[in-house]
Amino acid sequence: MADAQNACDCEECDLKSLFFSSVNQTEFSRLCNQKVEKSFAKGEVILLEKSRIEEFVYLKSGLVKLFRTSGHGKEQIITIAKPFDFVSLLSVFSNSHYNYSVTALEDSVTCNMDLEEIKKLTATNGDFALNIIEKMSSVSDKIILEFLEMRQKQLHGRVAYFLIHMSDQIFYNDEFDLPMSRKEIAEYIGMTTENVIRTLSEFRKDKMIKIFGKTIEIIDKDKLKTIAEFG
Amino acid sequence: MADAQNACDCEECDLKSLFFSSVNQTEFSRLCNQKVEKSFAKGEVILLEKSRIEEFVYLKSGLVKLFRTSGHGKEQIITIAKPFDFVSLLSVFSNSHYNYSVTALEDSVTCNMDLEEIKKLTATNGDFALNIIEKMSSVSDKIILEFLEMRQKQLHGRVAYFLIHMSDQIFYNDEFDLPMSRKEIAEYIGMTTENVIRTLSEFRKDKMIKIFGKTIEIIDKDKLKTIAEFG
DNA sequence: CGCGGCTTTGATGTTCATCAAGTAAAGTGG
DNA sequence: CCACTTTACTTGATGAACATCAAAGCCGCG
Repeated sequence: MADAQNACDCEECDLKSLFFSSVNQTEFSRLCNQKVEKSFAKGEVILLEKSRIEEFVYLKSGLVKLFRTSGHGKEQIITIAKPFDFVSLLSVFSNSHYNYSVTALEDSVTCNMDLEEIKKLTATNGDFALNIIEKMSSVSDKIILEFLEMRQKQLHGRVAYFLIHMSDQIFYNDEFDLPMSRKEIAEYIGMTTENVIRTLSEFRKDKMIKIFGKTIEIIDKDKLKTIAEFG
Repeated sequence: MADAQNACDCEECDLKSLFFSSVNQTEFSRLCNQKVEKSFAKGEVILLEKSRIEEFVYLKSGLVKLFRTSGHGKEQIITIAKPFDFVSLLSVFSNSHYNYSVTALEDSVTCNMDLEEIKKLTATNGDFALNIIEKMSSVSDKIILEFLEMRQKQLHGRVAYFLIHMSDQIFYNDEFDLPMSRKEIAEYIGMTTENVIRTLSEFRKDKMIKIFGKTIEIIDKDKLKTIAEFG
């Protein structure tokens, strides 16, 4: 992990229009000067479960997984987040310690701001607060909806749903490199590694996808979508 | 459903200290005068999925279930909420229409306020906004955690977890009347009705609980807790 | 180049949904 | 208030879906 303390280049950051449209120049400059950007290599831990929440962390580039370790030592992936999908949202305002860990699935860059500053800003700038609320609400909603969707599907449907999600929501491409192991896919969809592998192989045999190691190419998307919906 | 338009009795409402501690008297009076309290009998619909969000709804008394109807017509219960567990939280600020329905599991009373008013208040009063954020964050967190807990358990563990939850979080008593049918329990824990019934019967045979229709008495709570944790 | 983790496939048993059939309870109309 | 209908509840039998166990090949890394 390398610190990359920039001069105030926040003007061009997408974060500005997304979040700080309602923040005046004075406030904005202050945040901009005290923020720290951090780089993480694939696999590195960005936030650690049970550690103290002191920063407001935002994903600028890369891809991360949000997960927790259950009481019996098994990891459960909660969601995969891409830039501007608000990383440190969930517990930030209601807990003193993280309920979840975040690690980088691809090389990633975060923008870290002091949480107290953000809270102060929230308290003094209502429009900004409303911005945060809307974003939080939308992110939680998406996660809960995904859980519900997954819960009603069985193995094949879940794997298909996962592949469609990767293709349509993350990579915007029918061919992509899986950013995670088969085991992690299993932890994400709530099944076992072996059955994820088996299902992928079946999809390959049925000529819906091609597999080259971690590279997946979706050939028959319609069929896959049908399985994702009804499986 | 009967409207019970009160004079401004909000001063004694628990909601005030919980939510409106940061709101000044002028603002508070205005809200108080325009709010509407509504009563719902057990089984009545409080909020309907896909309908337009126009009010900020808060549960004052009673018990409700939050659920959605999946694409294939099956109901999935998201959570059971009791007073001050913020009913209309989830989609309120990020969507124009409800993603979920809410119905009364017991006779309930809600306090309904105009959503635009609340949004305005949020924008002009940062402390109030921070209050809302914290509450939302905590509610979402709880729901997500429960999903994760459930997902890693199998049938027996889920039923036990459900019973412990009812006893410890909702009724604060080892004997209670189930506020829902076996079918609804199944929709809540993501299993079939038949298997919920079978499991309850087994718990009865193993002398962990007594069952009289909808009345449940937990006899061996330790054993039940062990199953809830490890099942 | 050898070790550990990731991947794959097969065999086996457990868990669970589904189907079926019957009883009890609760609501409905005469 | 009683016959009737519907809905909720219950138990058993069966097969499908899935986890687990086992074994072997692969790959990356020290």
